[in-house]
Amino acid sequence: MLPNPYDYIPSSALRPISGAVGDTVFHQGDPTHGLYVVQTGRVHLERVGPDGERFIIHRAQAGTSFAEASVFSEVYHCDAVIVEAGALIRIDKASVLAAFADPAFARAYGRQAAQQIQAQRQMLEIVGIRRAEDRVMAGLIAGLLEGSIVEFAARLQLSHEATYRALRKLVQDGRVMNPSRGIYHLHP
Amino acid sequence: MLPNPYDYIPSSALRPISGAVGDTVFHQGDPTHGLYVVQTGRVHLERVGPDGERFIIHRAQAGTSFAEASVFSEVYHCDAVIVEAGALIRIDKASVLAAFADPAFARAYGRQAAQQIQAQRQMLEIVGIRRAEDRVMAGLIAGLLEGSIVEFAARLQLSHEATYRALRKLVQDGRVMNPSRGIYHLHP
DNA sequence: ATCGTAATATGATTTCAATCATATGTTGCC
DNA sequence: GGCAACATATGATTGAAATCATATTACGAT
Repeated sequence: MLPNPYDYIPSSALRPISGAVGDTVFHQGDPTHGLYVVQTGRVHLERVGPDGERFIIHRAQAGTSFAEASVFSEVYHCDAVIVEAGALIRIDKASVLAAFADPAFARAYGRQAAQQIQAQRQMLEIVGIRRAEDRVMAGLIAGLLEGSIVEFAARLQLSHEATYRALRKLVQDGRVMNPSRGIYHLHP
Repeated sequence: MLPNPYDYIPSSALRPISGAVGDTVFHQGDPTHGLYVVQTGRVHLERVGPDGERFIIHRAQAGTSFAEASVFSEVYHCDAVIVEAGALIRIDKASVLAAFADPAFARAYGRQAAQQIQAQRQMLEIVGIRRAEDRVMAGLIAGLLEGSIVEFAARLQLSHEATYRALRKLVQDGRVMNPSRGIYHLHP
């Protein structure tokens, strides 16, 4: 694995946070303390609409961070709600800002951010493809099929049924290989 | 406007690039020279599938940069094709890497990257909403309606017809105001 | 003024993915 | 071995958005 930028942050700046399902880690408008790393569990970032409806901005999975932009902001712009209990770590915003003076941290951060932006752009292009068959093909080219077809379908924002059908069609048309049940890949 | 990180790069590292429609700025597999800023025109980043079909990874508009991750990579991972003639500037990868030693650049880069990641995450959540009405409402809450409805619809990955219909429905249900033709906004 | 172009708007039809239903294969567990 | 849970797979039905068609309105250019 590539260097994690947060390895360059002194451990004194890391605050373990615990919470139960439904707890709000921070509220929209709260002054920012820092960003968060999800070790286990899941957290939703939500914005509240004018009629009180909650709109999910982001679903943070275990192993990912969230609220990175809060480091550069005075207040949080959304609520963070725990939807699956687990362990979070908060990283002090002052420590992150200070760490940018360390070129090693800065480059590690830059690398990670640039790659994430690239990956997200690609995902936006992929989910923008209408036809299930084309979307699945694009997903295969992008290497998104690691693990089960169900996971792959979820990444593509397609039902798994539509994904199976598209895969079958691609195999019939000779564009995809299906050497055995559940295994699909492009021709070499 | 917030500080543009590339303002911290010495102008000696900026190379103007020109090209005609259809020209390829770089090819997949080429050694990386650096990242690019689109001043005018449009560039598509494309990956070639096994059957030769070209899959668009990203559409770079005027005023945006692309291939940022190439700074941390040895080779380009896609083709960059000019789809609308204009002016590009290439920023030397060595200069960008060197600039990370400047905390002011590093923080400006970090801020911009964090905000872009946040915005892209939000877009991924929004385009993942199936019902046109809900998607349009989410787009309004996110403040995506600046400019024409046609642009708004394109951002939401919806046909403009579906967008107009959803807006009408939201107005009928009293969730959105339509003070005059072409003007839609949330209640204050 | 009027011509052309683009945005706004809405109705009619078609398409295609979601959903529902169902069956089989696979895996881990007691 | 038998059972539960889940992945794989496919058929049938439904629903919602894309597409096609058509006006109207707005706006700039000539």
